[in-house]
Amino acid sequence: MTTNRRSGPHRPATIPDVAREAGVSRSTASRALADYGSVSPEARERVRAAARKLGYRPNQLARSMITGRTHTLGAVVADIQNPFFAGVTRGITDAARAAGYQILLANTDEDPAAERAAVKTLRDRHVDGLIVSPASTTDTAHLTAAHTGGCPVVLLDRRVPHLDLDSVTVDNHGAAQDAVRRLLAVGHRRIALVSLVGNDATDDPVDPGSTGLARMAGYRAALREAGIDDAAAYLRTGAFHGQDPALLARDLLDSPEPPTAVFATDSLVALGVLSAARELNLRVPEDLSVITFDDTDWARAVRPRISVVAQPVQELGAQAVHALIARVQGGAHPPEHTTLPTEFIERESVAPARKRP
Amino acid sequence: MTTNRRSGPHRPATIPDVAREAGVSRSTASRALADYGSVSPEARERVRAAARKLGYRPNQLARSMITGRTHTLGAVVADIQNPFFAGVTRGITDAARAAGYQILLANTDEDPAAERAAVKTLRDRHVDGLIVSPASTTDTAHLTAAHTGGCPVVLLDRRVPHLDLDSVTVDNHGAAQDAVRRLLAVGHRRIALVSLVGNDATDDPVDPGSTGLARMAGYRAALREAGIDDAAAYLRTGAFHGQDPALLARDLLDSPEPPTAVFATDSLVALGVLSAARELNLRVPEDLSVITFDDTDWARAVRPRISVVAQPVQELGAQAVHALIARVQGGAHPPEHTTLPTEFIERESVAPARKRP
DNA sequence: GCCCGATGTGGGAACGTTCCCAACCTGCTC
DNA sequence: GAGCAGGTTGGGAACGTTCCCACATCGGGC
Repeated sequence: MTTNRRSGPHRPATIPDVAREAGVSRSTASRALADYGSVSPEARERVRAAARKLGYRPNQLARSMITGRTHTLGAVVADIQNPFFAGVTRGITDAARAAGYQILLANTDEDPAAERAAVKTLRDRHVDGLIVSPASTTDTAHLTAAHTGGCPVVLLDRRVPHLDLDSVTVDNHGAAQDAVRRLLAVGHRRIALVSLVGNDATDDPVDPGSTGLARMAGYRAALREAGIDDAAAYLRTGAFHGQDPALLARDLLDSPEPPTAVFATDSLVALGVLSAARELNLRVPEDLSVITFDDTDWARAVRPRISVVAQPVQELGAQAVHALIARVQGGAHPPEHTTLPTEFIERESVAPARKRP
Repeated sequence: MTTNRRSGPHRPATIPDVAREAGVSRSTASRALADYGSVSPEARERVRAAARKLGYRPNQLARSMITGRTHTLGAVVADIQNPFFAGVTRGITDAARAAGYQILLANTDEDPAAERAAVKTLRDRHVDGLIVSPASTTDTAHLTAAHTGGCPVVLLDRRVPHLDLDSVTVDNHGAAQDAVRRLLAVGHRRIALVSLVGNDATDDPVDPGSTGLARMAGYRAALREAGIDDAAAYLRTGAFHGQDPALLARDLLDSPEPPTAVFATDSLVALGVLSAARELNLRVPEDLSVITFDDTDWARAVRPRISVVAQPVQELGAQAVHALIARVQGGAHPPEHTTLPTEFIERESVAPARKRP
């Protein structure tokens, strides 16, 4: 087995090979295959036949060296194992493939240092653009550097203030407000919001990130509308990273004046709430109404089925891809901020509030 | 005034630039940076200083053209949204990054045609190797073609008979046998296995694939050991694709002589079983014991918490990466078949069998 | 008859790197 | 003092493609 691929029996055919076979020059063969410039019909046909015969596959590396385009996008997400990002990643790969792009995947685990490293490596690989769900709202110099350095960046799920990059997010404020309004509409007054900390692991342990902030703001807005001013009374965010949401929820539900309804900002938190409720022998929805963000598999299989704010996860990824490709191919238009609507899916986890015994 | 015609404001520095700055030739600069051949200490230091000053980043594309290595691996998985593959993908990216490789991700949705297309595209991108969870046990010509064509392939999670490729799988037979033994040990005799169809969307709608087959075999083996010969009585596999596991389970649990225990081959099936049980007012574990494959987030949050056969999902991905890199860098050793152990996690969803009223 | 544009064609350069090889110094031995 | 080994250096080629440009041919309009 020779390691030299020049003399190998199955050396992949190149343009010179095809040109020789077709009896034309490299230039003509290249034009015929890439379908540009002007080539006579006969020459084009001969080249195509030769390429077919030799099983010619263009070398994308060489092509990329000339054109400066790799048709590859980098996706830098926080955690693929999180169902939300799994769905987003699915949307990204599907949309990219449909548009003729491939995806280089990187996981940051919410670590800004890992994110910087990933962005660096992906840029070294000459990706045409980057989709990033930024781990930090402050440590973003590498993102602007990439963007101004010719590698467009689209922000996914999370917005960074004062950063002039395209972004694709969900209407977190509106979705939270709507969900809390529904709880208010059936008579709840003591409504809790339970959340883990946000998307920032290092800078500030309690920084809720743009997503968490927007959801809290929507929650507060709905309460204010209803004349409830003390919005902080039932607001619980994980004080430190890795905190067990079940403990957080237990603490809340076991208080002297417990909430009659809980709004969970993600599915993991919701599991904690349900777990705590069972432990305290609280029935859902009779004793406790529950709404959560994210329509996971178990939310529609558990009894009672959980009412949720469904995010268009795949669409989120797809829109990010489209925005990025537009930026890659096209021009310098002002940054666009796309906000996708959420959908409230009503199930059986919400009941009218009732007097406590 | 630069001599280069493309004097953009931020043209990335190249080796000639560094060499000029350091007052040496391209060759010396290249040797100093790549740390091979022989370079005088002074020259090496001058080159390094120049590279630092100019912010030199080697062009991986050009490097790959020469070396024939891209330090990129292709991962072709069935469905990233499936928690199992999400975990596997996580393991793959982590292990790859640690070894200095990047991951090009492709989703097949269990479609052999999509898998063929993905393999073709990734090979065109000159990945150094491929990790594939094959959608079909018969349509595998593209995999052997890739392997013999110099692009090593490692099979993930699923084995293909008579295919001499490295594989990394889980001990499905042993895991299933162990789980069923545990049910037998506490007195159950009417034990059901509920499964969706396997990993093949086109060839044969009821082909359970290697994974499913092994699990069924383990189930049968355990029953035989216990002297139960009619192993088919409580074996339920989804007859066609997309079948609702809850319906399948309902059908089973509502029969005249229903099982007292159910073994679900994946977490989605388990949700269906739990859903059906609630619908029929069967309590878990008093009326029905449940064990499932895959330790998902909800399995440890739901009440009762579900006993599971946990697969080492991340380890599975990591091992595949290591096997592939060994194949890429090293030599032609005979194909290795790695089988990883599973772990039974005992929770509260299994109770001793009792007489039916 | 001559210019001109349109059309087809081929040669050369370029992209940025690695690798091979010849040439050059040293300093040492015989 | 010639030869030789070992370290150091630079020039050239190569990887496979695209792109620029020069050239050749041909018909038509003046």
